[in-house]
Parts: sequence; structure tokens; C-alpha cells
Amino acid sequence: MARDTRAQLVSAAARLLDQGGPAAVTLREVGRLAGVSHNAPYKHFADKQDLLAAIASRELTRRSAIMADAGPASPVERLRQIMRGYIAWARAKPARFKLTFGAWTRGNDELGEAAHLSRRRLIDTVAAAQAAGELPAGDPDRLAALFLALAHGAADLALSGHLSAPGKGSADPEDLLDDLIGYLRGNAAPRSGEEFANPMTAPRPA
Amino acid sequence: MARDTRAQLVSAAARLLDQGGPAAVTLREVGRLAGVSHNAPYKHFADKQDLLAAIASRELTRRSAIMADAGPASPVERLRQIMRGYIAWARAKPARFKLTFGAWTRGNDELGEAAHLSRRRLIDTVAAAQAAGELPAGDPDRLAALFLALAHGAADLALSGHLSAPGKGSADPEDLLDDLIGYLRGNAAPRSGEEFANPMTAPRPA
DNA sequence: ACCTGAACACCGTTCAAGT
DNA sequence: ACCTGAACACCGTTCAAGT
Repeated sequence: MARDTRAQLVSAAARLLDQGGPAAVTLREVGRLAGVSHNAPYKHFADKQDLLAAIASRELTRRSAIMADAGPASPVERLRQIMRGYIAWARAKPARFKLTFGAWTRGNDELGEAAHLSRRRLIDTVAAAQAAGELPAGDPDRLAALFLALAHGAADLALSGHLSAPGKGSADPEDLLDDLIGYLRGNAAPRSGEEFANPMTAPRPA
Repeated sequence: MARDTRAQLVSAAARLLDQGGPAAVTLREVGRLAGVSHNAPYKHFADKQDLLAAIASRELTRRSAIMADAGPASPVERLRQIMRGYIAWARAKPARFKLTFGAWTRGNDELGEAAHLSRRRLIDTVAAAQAAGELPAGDPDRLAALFLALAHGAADLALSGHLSAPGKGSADPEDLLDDLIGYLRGNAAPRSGEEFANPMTAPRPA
């Protein structure tokens, strides 16, 4: 019962967040949607910040689960897929995206755990691509951070309309991701027999 | 007198923003700091959103002015300098940085103008680096967007603590910027006599 | 043209009770 | 252990006046 109320509160808050941003997440409306009084949330969360943090935590947990669903493609294509998913998420749920990467004054262990799991998945995929000779060698943490920073920045700038000039619509986040992968492939030491032509038709390890 | 009041209101609002984020920018406190009543701002701005937009606009205008001060370094080093300045700005004034790239429902021509000028400066520098053979050829708008997205994403993730794992502090935004430039240099078609060794000692066009 | 003071509706948070 | 209703302080915004 209690756990159910808590989950319903988070769900209601996320819905309000999607509709009108953090300002639309009023504890009164959250309570109403969840069928409780306007200050019942205080029995489950310290304050409004804590409720918002719970949304971010749930979001990160869900995303790390989605990242596990990468298909049987080559490592670098799995990486492209993960990053495209990240960008698509930002476009579909901009308010959740912004919230998740807002500054968290409070520590919130749950949120830190979820973030760590997501990062781990990403780094592993990058390392696999390096091992396959699809990406240049080097610290996989560092290269993963490069990918994440590019995808995050492209998505965030696209949301605020600052990525490309109003007239030209040529620079989509996905395009920039493809560009980066292309440049990095040019720097990778190809393993014997690999050509790096079209990424979609490139040979893949079994 | 009127223009002076307006400027003072923006200045006071920016100060409050730095101290405690958008929530700390209350019209009552803004008025108090500017020496006017708590609703005098409504004679200069349509509402609170409009006042915040004025801060963002002022910020973009200032930044495009700073970008003009690039020294006599080679194009690619000027580009590195511009991007480092961008990252340093985000770190020094995180609230202004976040606000400037928040979603602007209203059009706000002044803000669009300032953004366009900044982008123009960046694209020109990228094009110059391409012409000097320091960066790979291609649409300079697209390559400029790649740099901007990386710097923006790295800075934003660093602010929220999501760039690198809590333990390792090795992935600074500046490091990722240097990494990207390094990878791109590897793909540039060097002009005769240029070696691309240490960027700081690389030959520069007169 | 610019500013003030009072007023309204709304929100986060607290508190004393209730089961 | 979880929830409710009343209450408080605060904020954005509006309005009727003032110069």
C-alpha cells in the first residue's frame, strides 16, 4: 500500500513534469492525481526536490535497462544505437532529460547507483569497439565520455534551438554523432581485412 | 532614467540568479535591489520569463564580444581558446549558462541576434582552420556544431557531476576538447611542410 | 511614461490530530 | 506507519491610483 502510493506519486509527478516542466509539478496536483491529500507526499519524500530526484532516479534506472537491449550488431553499431537512443529520449521527454542532468545538491545514493550502471554499459561497449579495431585505442572511460558529451550537448542544444541557425536545419544531433564516429574510425588502427567503408555493411565479428 | 532602471533590474536579477538559481530571482527582491517597488519590473518586462530572457540575451551579447578577443594564434588554437572560454564560462556562472540554453517559448529577437553573432564567429574560425589544413574539410557549419555540441555537453555534464565516475576525476571538459581536436587533426589533410606535432609549437600561418 | 500600495490566487511547508 | 485539514509565509500578477 505504502510503496504503491509512493510509486503513484512519482508517476503523477513525472506526468505533470512532461506537461509543463518543473513548475507544473505542484504537490497539490501530484496528490490529487494520486488520490491523496496535498501533503501526503511529505510522508514519502523530504520535500519537492526529493520528489523530483525520485523521478530522475527512476528515469536513469529505466534507461540503463533499455541500454541492455542492444541487438547483435557490431560493437560500434551498438554504440551508435545507444547514443541514438539517448538523443531520442531527450527529444521525446525533454523535461525529464533536463531534470535528470540538473544539479543535485543532495547526494541521493539511488540516483548515483543508476548513473553508474548506465556509464558501465557505455564504457563496456566502447571497449568492445576498441578491441574490434573499430575505434582508436586509449582509455575507454575517456572515449566514452567523449561520446556522451557530444550526444548530450547536441541533444541539449537542439532542444533549446541553439544547435544550428534558424534557417539551416542540416545539423541534427544524429548527424553529429555519425560525424564523430566517422572521424574516429579514420583514426582507428584497422585490423587485417577490415575496410571501414559503409558502417552498415562493414564486416562484424561473430 | 528609464533605461537605467531596466539595466539595474537585469543586473540585480543576474546577481540573484548566480546566488540561488532561477527560484531565487523573485521580483520583490529584484525590485528591492534596484531600489524600486516589487512590481516596477512589470513596466519594463512582460513577466518574470521576460526578465530572465533579458539576462540570457545580455549574457550572449557579452560572450560574442569576448570571442572577438582571440589572440594572434593559429586558427585551430583560436578555436581551442574560444571553446575553453565557453567551458570556463559554464563553470564560473553555471546558472547563467543553464538559463541561456533553457527552452525559450517566446521568440525574443534580441536573443536570436546575439546567438547568431556568436555562431558566426565560431564558424569563421573553423573555416579558417580548415583553410590552413588544420582541420578536415567539409561544411564548416557542421564542424562548428560538432565542437559546440561537445563543449556544451562536456560542460553541462561536468556541472551535474555526470561526466565521469565519482572516483576518477580524469575526464575534464578541457581534456575532451583536446581529444576531439587531436582526432580531427589526424583526419586533416596536412599542407606541405606541416607536421602536426605539439599543437602549441606547430607552424602557424603568418 | 513610470512608479506605488493593496489585493488575489497559488504554492511549499509545518503542525496538530486522526486511524 | 500513513494520512488529513487548517494555517503560515511567500510569490507572480493585476488593478486602481498617483506624479
